[in-house]
Amino acid sequence: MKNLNFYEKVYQIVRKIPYGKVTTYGHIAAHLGIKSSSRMVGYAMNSSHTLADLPAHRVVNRKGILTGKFHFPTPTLMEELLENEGIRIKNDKIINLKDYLWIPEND
DNA sequence: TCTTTGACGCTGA
DNA sequence: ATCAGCGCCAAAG
Repeated sequence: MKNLNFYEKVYQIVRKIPYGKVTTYGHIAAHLGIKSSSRMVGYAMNSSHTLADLPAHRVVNRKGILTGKFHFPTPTLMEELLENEGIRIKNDKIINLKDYLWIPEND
């Protein structure tokens, strides 16, 4: 977990997000030791569109807003996927984010 | 090689 | 509580 590229690190963590849970760019960034550069996490996600097994819909910003919804095939797909996992969405925002929030951990 | 661009987050007003 | 501004650093043009 060290020789991996920046992108790969991000992807690896995103893949670890359990079903029905979400995490934030900030938490991922913090886990990577680049807390100040949470933007890089999102930027890396942009290149992740090629990875079909990457649950990008489980990654939201600090406020729990679905900022990346417009990057999906359809703007509504993201919230649909989240709702499908039992997560309630209101105005492109996750209700009770803290309740669904999942924080990356070291295995 | 230099410049622009972001799926963000924090601080100060 | 809300709003504007700054920082952060990799990738694409």
